[in-house]
Amino acid sequence: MVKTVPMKKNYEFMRVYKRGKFFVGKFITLYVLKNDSAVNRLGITVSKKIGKSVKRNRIKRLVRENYRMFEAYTASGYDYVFVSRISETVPDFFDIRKEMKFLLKKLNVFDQEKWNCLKGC
RNA sequence: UGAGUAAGCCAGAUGAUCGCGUAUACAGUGCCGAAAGGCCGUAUAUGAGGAAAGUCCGGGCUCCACAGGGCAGGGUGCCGGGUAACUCCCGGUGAAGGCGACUUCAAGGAAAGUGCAACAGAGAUAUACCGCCGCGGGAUUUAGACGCGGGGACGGUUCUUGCGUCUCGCAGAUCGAGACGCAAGAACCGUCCCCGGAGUCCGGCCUCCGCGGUAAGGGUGGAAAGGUGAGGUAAGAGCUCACCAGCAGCAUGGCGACUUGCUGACUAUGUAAACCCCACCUGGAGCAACACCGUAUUAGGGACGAUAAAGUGGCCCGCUAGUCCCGGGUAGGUGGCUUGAACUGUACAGAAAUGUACAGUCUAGAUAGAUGAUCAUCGAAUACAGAACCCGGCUUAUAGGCUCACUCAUACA
RNA sequence: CGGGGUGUGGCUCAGUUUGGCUAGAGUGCUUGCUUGGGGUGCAAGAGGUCGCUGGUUCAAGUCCAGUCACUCCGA
Repeated sequence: MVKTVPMKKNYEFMRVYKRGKFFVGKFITLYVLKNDSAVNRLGITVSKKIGKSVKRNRIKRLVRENYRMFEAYTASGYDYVFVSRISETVPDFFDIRKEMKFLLKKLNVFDQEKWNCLKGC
């Protein structure tokens, strides 16, 4: 990932939860907070209540892969925290892709023009 | 063909594009840095499991403790072998289940001691309620025998009366005497029957009490002190016998658990996943162990310097504070970290587990934690599930498929 | 990595020590009585695979083993 570093510390997560904006989707919740640096920071949280380690890893990978796809079109200088939600069905790649795009748009950190340009060109 | 038993195996593959961890190599007057080196980039190689899981056992490794021994606590528990070790594995013994292939078993000791066994039942680790039998006694009833009283029948004897016959006395009749027969009456005796009374004796039935024998039978219970059959007995009982089961001793085969045979005593409830006894094993903690480096900041100790300045205070002492050293040591980093009781193949030893020898291979090492996404093809692509110091096991979860051996049933040849 | 606890009517808990009496209490529920009606009160009743599976035992909520879920503590 070109312009993103992982977020690791608990206090960093708490800062985003307390001060950041959030929007709730069906499978994931997105928290966003502006940081004062040039790079993005990505945090992924999957609770133990979701399932055993295979299921949790699966969701983490899907979220990370999708973020990688959308990274070029996100606004820079933000902290992103994705929190998985408990659901009956395990989401597949396209569920996450659709929902992540929706959440990024809702929180105004998605560069629609660049996306359209790429599609148009 | 169907049903089943057992032992194993696989755990999507191939290709394309994008992306991630590690290792190696290379390159850029790229970036950071005094340097070592790190970051970025490219290429190549490689990258989760049969259970990686649960954490139920056993070890390696590290640190702490430790003269030696014992107790306590914990664990194991048929026998032999295997192993670094095991609560594991292999083979066997015994028991249980299955028609069978085969499967399962915490499988030492209940005759060292203690505890517990509700309810039911006469009685629960010893008992005697009912019953059966013997002896003694009481009460009641019945029958019999003997004896007593009364009545009747029959028979006998004696006496009286009448009649007849005969004999004798008388000539004869009357008459008298005697004998015999018949009839009637009376008395006595005997036998039998009936009735009465209840005296004595004996037996039986019912009932009660006491003493003794017995444990076959009764019903209860999970369990009633061997089971079945025959003899035996007052009634019964291993009291005796046969078979079976159990115990002890001896012998036989086996390294052993144990098997088989003989002899003897004649019986000993269950529970040790109740306490316990016996034999054997056992120090504690865990890679967040442990070792090293160590920033910011700082508990504490010591030294120096100044009463000039700052804070506290009305002022002084004092405290805070200044510099240096010692020092524990946090965040963080590095090592531990993958060559190992390793894997693959072959040969040999062994019944097997397993061992030995030789050859070959290097096969994740992350640190918020790397394996993912899309597309195409294959008849389908789907289960349980993600290494975290490392091994050996156990247990649990698991879609679909494959191989080999064996058993039973049916059909055909 | 290591250690502990809990699971019993709808809810909150006893009972597990030392196995045996119909598994009990409060609250909630249902019905009836009380009241003009409701509440309160009184009486009666229903409701339990003792988390699940197996074993030991004559007998298991209780003992043993395995397993599932929840929860707590320490490094």
